[in-house]
Amino acid sequence: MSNDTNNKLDKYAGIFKALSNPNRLKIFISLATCCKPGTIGVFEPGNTACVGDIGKDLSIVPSTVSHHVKELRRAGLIKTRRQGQNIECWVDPEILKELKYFFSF
Amino acid sequence: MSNDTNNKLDKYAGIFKALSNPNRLKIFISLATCCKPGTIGVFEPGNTACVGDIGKDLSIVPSTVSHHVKELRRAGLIKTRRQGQNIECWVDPEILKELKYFFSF
DNA sequence: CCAATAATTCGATATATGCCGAATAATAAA
DNA sequence: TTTATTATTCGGCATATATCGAATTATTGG
Repeated sequence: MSNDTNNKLDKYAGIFKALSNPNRLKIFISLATCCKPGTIGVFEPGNTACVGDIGKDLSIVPSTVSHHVKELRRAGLIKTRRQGQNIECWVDPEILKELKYFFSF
Repeated sequence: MSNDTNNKLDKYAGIFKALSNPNRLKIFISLATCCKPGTIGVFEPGNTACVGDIGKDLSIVPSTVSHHVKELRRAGLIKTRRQGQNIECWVDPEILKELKYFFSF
C-alpha cells in the first residue's frame, strides 16, 4: 500500500476517532447545527459558538471541553479563532463534503 | 435532550469508534471496495470476503481480525454469515446511505 | 471417528482515553 | 493595576482498547 494511501487512511481514522466520543460528537453536531442553514464555515456572528457556550449545554467542565475542542481541531473537523476572551469555533465546510464523498463507494 | 436523540448519538459514536482504528478502517474499506461497483450489500459470490482473506492482506493475526470484524458488526457497519468453514463479510449498504446523510447539514 | 482448516474466545500486557480539579495564561473591565 | 472572566495546561486516576499467542470450537473431508 502506498504512503499516500496510508496518510489518507490515518487522516480519516483520526477524524473518526475524534467523533467516536459521545460528548465530542455532541459538540460537533452542536457546532454544525447552531449555524443558520447554509452558513456552516461562513464566518459571521451567530454562526459560531465559543468554548463556554458549548460546555453549558453538556454539563462538562471547561477543561474537558477545551480538550475536546482541541481534538476536533486536530482532526481538522473544526476551526477556531480568538475573539476577545472567547475562542470561536465552527465546522469546516470542506470536511463535510469530504466525509460525504468518503462514504460514496 | 430526548432519549431518542441520545440513542442516535450513541449509535453514531459507536460507528465512528469502529472506524477509528486504522486496521479496522482498512478492513471496512477493503470490504466496501472489493465488491463490483453497485454490488455492495448484494449477497453474491465475489461481493464478500472471509475473515482469512482479510487478514492476509493486512498481516494481522486471525484472532485480531476476528476481533475487528466483531466490532464492525457490532457497530452495524458490516454483515456476516457462515458459508462452510468461512465467515463471509460484506458492508451493509443502508449504513452507507445513512452516513452520507449524517454529514449533510 | 480423526485430521485439517477456519474462526473465535481467552488471558495477558502495554498503551490510550476521558474526566476531573488545581494551577496557569490571556484578555477585558473597573 | 487590580479583579473578573474565559480558556488552556497539568497531574492523576479509572477505564477502555489493540494486539498477540494459546486454547477452544465449528466445519469439512478422508
